[in-house]
Amino acid sequence: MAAKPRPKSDAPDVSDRVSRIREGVTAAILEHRLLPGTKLGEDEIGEIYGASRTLVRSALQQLAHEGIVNIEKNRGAFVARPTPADAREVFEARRLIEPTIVDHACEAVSPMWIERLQRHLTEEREAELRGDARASVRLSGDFHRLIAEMSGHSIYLGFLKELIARSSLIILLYRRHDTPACGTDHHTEIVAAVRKRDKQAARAHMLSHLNEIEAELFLRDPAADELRLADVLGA
Amino acid sequence: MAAKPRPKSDAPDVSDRVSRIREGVTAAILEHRLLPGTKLGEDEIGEIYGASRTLVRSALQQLAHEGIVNIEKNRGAFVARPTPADAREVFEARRLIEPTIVDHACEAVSPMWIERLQRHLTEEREAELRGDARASVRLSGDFHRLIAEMSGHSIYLGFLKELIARSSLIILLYRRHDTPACGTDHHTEIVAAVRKRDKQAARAHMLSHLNEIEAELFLRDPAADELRLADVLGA
DNA sequence: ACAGGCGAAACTTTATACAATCTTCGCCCA
DNA sequence: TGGGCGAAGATTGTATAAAGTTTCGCCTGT
Repeated sequence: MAAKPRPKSDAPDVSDRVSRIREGVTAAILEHRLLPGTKLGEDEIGEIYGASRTLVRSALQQLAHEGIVNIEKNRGAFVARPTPADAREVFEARRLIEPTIVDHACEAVSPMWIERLQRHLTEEREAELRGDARASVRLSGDFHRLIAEMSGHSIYLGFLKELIARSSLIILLYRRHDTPACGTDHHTEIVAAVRKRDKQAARAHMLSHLNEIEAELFLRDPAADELRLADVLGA
Repeated sequence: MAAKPRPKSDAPDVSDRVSRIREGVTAAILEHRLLPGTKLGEDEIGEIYGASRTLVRSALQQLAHEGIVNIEKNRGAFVARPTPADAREVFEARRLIEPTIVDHACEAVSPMWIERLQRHLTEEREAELRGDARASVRLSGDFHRLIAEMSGHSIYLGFLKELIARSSLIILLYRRHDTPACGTDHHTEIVAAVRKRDKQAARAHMLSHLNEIEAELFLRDPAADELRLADVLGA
C-alpha cells in the first residue's frame, strides 16, 4: 500500500498548502470558472487561500509547467489560451497515449476498479441530468484520469493529467456547439469493453471517442479573430 | 505592432537565472557527475551559481516535476533513484512515443535539419573517439531530443525531455556492461532513414534502438542498488 | 559498556521587506 | 483635439530574515 514515508513523484500531498492552492486553481480552470486569458494576481490568490505570495508563486509555477497557465516575465500569470496548433498537438498525443492506457487498464481490471468505474459513470449521469455543466466538465476529464490511474503507469498518468487539463481549455475555446464535452455513452462503452477485458474494443472505443471530441472542435486561427476585430474597429 | 515573442510553455529562457541553475544541475545529473541519492542542498547550489535560495528552490521544484529530483518534505532535494518499475515505465513510454516522433521528423526534413543532424553525429563520434564518457552520455540523449525538436511537436518534446533525463539515471543505475549508452551506429541508421523520408525504416530503427538499450539493462531489485552504492562509498 | 533521551546545529519552510519593471493616468504641446 | 512624454501606482522578481522540523552528537543512568 502507499505508505506515506516516501511521497515519490508528484504525490498529491493534499495536506500541503501549495498543493491546495494548485488544486483549487486547477479545479477553477477545469470547471471553466476561470476563462483563458484571465490574470492570476499573486496577491489576489494569496488572499483567497490565506497564504503568502511565496506559496502562491510555487503553485503558479507548477501550473505553468503543466501548461494550463502562462507566466510572462514581469507581467504575471494568466490562464493559458491554447492555440489551434496546441490543440492539434494535444489531441494527437491523446490519440497516441490513451489507447495504450486503456489497454493496460484491461489487464488491471478487478472488482474494486469495476466498482469505481461504475460509481463514476453514475456520477456523470447524475451531473448531466442535473444540468450541472461545471460538474460535467470536471467529471468527463476525471473519467480519463481514472482509466489512467487504473493502468498503474505513473508516467502515463502524469502525461495524461497535463493533456486533460489542456483539453479542457481547448474544448472551452473551440467547441462548435453546446454539445457535452464528453459523451457519457462513449464512456459507458469503454467501461463495458474494459470489463470484458476486450483490448481491441477498448482501444477502438477510446480512439473513436477522442476523434469525436476533436471533430466537435472548430480550430480557427485566433489571429484571424484579432484581425477581424481590428477591421471592425478600424472601419 | 510587431508580434511580441511570447515565451509560451517552457521556453528555455536561457537568460533567466533560474533556468541557468536548472540546466546546470540537469547537465550534471545527465553527465553522471551527480549520482542518484546525492543530496542537493539549497545553500550549496546557491553558492555555486551565485544565487539566493529562492531561485535555487524554484529550479529544484522544476527538476522534481521532471522526475529527476525527489523533494522530501523538510529533508531537502535528492537526485532521483528510479526503481526498476520506473525504468520499465520509462522505456515503455519511449517505445510508444519515439517512433511517432521520428515519423514526424521524416516530414519535417530540410537541408537545415540534415545539417544539424550530421553535425551532431560528428560530435558524437568525436566524443566517443576521445573517450569522453560524460560528453558521450550527454550527446546520446541530445540526439533523441534533436529528433523531437525536429518533429515540431512541443508536447512530445516536453514529454521526451523528461523521459530522456530519467533514462540517463536508469542507464547509470542498471546498465549491465560498460557499453556505450547509445550506439552511434543506430543513430546513424536513423538519420539515414530520416534523410530518405522513409518512415517505415525510421520507426523500425528507432524501436530496435530503444529495445537494444533496454536489453542492456539488468532491472534488479532496488535493494541491491543501495548495497552497490554502499560498496562504492565504503570501499 | 550500552541504551535512551536531551539539546544544539543545520536545514528546510514560510513570511516579509526591498528592488526592478511594467502599466496607467494625467498633463503638456503641436 | 490628438499624440507623446512622464511620474505615480501597482505588480512582479529577488533577497533576507524569522519560524518550524529534522538530525546528529553528547551526556547520563543503568
